[in-house]
Amino acid sequence: MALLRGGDQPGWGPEGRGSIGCHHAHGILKVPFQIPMQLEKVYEPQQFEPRWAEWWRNSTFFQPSNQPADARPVFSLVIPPPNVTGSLHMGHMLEHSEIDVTTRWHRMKGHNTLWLPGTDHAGIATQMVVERELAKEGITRQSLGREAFEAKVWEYKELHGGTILRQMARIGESVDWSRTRFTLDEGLSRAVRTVFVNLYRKGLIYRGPYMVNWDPKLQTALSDLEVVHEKVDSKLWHFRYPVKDSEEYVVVATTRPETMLGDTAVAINPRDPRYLHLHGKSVLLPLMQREIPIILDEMADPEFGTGCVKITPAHDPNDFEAAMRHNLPLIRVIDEHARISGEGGVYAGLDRYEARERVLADLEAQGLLERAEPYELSVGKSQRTGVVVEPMVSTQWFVRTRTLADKSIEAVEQGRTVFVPDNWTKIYYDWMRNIRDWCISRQLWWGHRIPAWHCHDCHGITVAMEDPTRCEHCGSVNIAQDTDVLDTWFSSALWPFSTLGWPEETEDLKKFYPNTLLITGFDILFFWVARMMMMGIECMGDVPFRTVYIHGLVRDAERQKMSKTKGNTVDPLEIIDQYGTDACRLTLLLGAAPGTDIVLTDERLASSRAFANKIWNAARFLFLNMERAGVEPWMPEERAFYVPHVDPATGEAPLEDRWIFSRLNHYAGVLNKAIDSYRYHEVAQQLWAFFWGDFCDWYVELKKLRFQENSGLDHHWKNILTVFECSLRLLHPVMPFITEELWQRLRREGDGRAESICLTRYPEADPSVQDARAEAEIETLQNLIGAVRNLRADLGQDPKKKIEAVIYARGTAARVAQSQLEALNRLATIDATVHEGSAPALKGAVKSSPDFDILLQVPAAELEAQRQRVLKDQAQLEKVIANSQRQLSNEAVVSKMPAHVVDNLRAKLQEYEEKHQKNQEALTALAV
RNA sequence: GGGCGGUUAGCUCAGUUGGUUAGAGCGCCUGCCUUACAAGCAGGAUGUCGGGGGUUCAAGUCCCUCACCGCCCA
Repeated sequence: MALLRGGDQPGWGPEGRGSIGCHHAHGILKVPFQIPMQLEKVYEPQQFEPRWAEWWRNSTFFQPSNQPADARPVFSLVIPPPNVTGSLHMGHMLEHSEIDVTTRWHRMKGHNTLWLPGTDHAGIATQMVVERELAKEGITRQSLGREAFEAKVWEYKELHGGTILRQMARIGESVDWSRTRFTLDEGLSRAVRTVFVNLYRKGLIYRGPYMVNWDPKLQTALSDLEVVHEKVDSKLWHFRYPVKDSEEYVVVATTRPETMLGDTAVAINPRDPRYLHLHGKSVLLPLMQREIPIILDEMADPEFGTGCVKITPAHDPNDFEAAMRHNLPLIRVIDEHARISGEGGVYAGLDRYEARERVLADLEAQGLLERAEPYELSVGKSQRTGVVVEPMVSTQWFVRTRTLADKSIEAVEQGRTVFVPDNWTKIYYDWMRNIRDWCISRQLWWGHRIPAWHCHDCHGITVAMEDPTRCEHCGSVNIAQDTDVLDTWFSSALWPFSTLGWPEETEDLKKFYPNTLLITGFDILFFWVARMMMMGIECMGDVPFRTVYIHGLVRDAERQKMSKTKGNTVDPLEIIDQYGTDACRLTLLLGAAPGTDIVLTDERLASSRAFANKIWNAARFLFLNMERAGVEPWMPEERAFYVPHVDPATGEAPLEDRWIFSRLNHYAGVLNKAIDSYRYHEVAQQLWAFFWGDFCDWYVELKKLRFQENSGLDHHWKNILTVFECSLRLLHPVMPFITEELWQRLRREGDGRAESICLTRYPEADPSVQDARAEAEIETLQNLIGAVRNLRADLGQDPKKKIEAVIYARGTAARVAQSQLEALNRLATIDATVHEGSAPALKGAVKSSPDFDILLQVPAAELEAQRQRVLKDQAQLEKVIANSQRQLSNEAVVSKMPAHVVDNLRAKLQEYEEKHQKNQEALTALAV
């Protein structure tokens, strides 16, 4: 395709098919397809979004520079890595839309901007998916063996792992694809190993037998966070334990009868006089016939149950602590499969719930079950499998979190990292202050293998950066690597720096760490954000990010949380097929007020698409009229802000131009501020208000009067194209596709502009562009037109019928009515005669305000509706006038009010009174 | 049990440090296919801002209390 010079571009004749926008830039890329100037009547994003997405994907637009000499301010952010085998859901769509708005904006602000993409290996989730796949063929991972299974998972990852990244590319996310990372990459694995070895050597990672949450289905330990608590109706059973050498028995209460098989003590509170006489004695544990001591411990709450508690150290976290304090033996009566172990006497081999029934029956038979009362308890279930977790003593690896958490708290207290919205700060503190050591080992096969080797001879542990051949303690070669892998979140915790090349001292790391921002969901505040804080501070000596923005949840039309199990999930790609990416983004962002959830409905999506359609049609209108006027594609040279071109005849810019440039300037200010403070709903809403409410509804309507055949590129066209092009740039971060599509049509080879709108400058506000007078005048014009429309609607007049009108106007209104008579007549569908000054006594259809009186020539029969309206307005006015007078007449009150409030109030009162007066006159006029 | 958030128009939600007659989108009603857009245009209706109490000249906004809903933690 040949490049075209400005002068001989096709697309301007009646044939109208050109190739505007094709160009080379530094010989890198050119727009690889034809872009006609004429637009289809209906906005069909499906027709052009994939093309731009592909073009961006193959470009270098989103690659920042890591050169030290590059002095631009840096903006950096890493993606919350989605599960590698997953696909895009609405939660991602929202999160990525917010991130994309922010990164595109920073890029347009001229910042050196990095959005780093990638995926997480998601240990448990991925292993489960693959196991489920294999199960269909009747294969278990055990039958395959570890190596073969790992190979299968990699195979699966290669096959399905790219889905989510491909989807991100399709929807045009402005990520730097050249820096894509995966948590099991070689580089990231190196980082994981380095951190593990360093922390181990510092004593911040240790191994030992402690109480953990055991998932009997997955056969692995879990961290506290991976357990979700659920309230269920159950019972509190009261057992009698006979006191040895006595007729007495103690009554203990429990929610888990089957654990009594592993009881090794009964505790009473040292301050509980009811039981003190039992101290030093022992009880004979029923069913097991084991003698166990009665001990004194604060954990026995005199207020709860009977005040006596049974202690099962191997299967309850609190009992485990008590056992440590009192040196009690641990008896594991429940095994890894949640069945009663060999220590469980006759119950051995039974499932835990079966055992519960049997224990209860047997105790009852022996008269030792005193009673059972209804009780609501909270059971811990595995986040992944939903199976009730078994608290169990097990030898696992842990991160010692106390000092890491303290430093992480301090960092936020010092303001080095800020949470938005602010309420998350407290939640973060609370969690960090009550943090427990983090169980990081998992009995899985998919993940980062723990770099520790156990010696079969001396039982010492060797932890090393390079795989050892000998035990570092005794030199034995009889060593084997630990079979466990690390919790997925361990590698995720390193993501902000491992992705930048750490532990190497890379240019990326120097440039982009700490990240400027993190945008993520509250559901992983503890799993991920908190742990990144700890690891970032520990490994890098600085926080991982300066700001954390926490977004809400996407809900369905019934306000229900979207979940696969509920089956109410919505596939973003299907939504996009139907409404387009831009409309989908806009819908999500319109709902994304900080701290609130987002409700997604078809109505909202349709309304967002309507907005995109509005932009499309505004462009279509401009382009059509450009052809008529003989105007070629044009856009202003790139600046931060613009002042309107003047009419060479008068030396002044037309009123509507001065006004729209002032409005544009205002919105640029509002938008920059809103994006900078993560107020995405406001961004979307303000764009809507400006483009639809100001640009389309008024500016374009006013400009219609100015268009002339073959006018060429006059000041009117320069102004309208400047505003339109700025609008596209303002819209671009939110609606990247439609803005690129339209912008490219205005671009011409050699006009010195960037090759894509995403590389242009985001408009800014400047006080010099503000034009209060123009704004006041247009507002007056809008009031005049509104008054007429309102009046004629009340009079039931045909909107198409031109009505004769007489207008008496004063001050600004007089000036505007005279100078903008043509606009007034056209937009109000009237034929007006304008007089300056106050109106004589009128009769007929009158609408009055302090600034003007309007008389429409209609039959007297039509006036009653209008009379009713004015009467209603009067009642309202009388109320507010009385209110204002009451406040202003009280000197004590007035003296306490700030001066500007008093002035405001006085001005308002005067305005109300004038309106009231004018209404009174109108009522007289209407009473024909 | 501890904590956090919410309750504003029929629906979903905005509402900045207390200060104009409380807003938007959708929906609804009326009239228009006015040649950019019916995915549109013009006009309109609808709110004791969850209940009660308090502070203040002034409260949707601050305080107390109650009710209901949701979430997090143990």
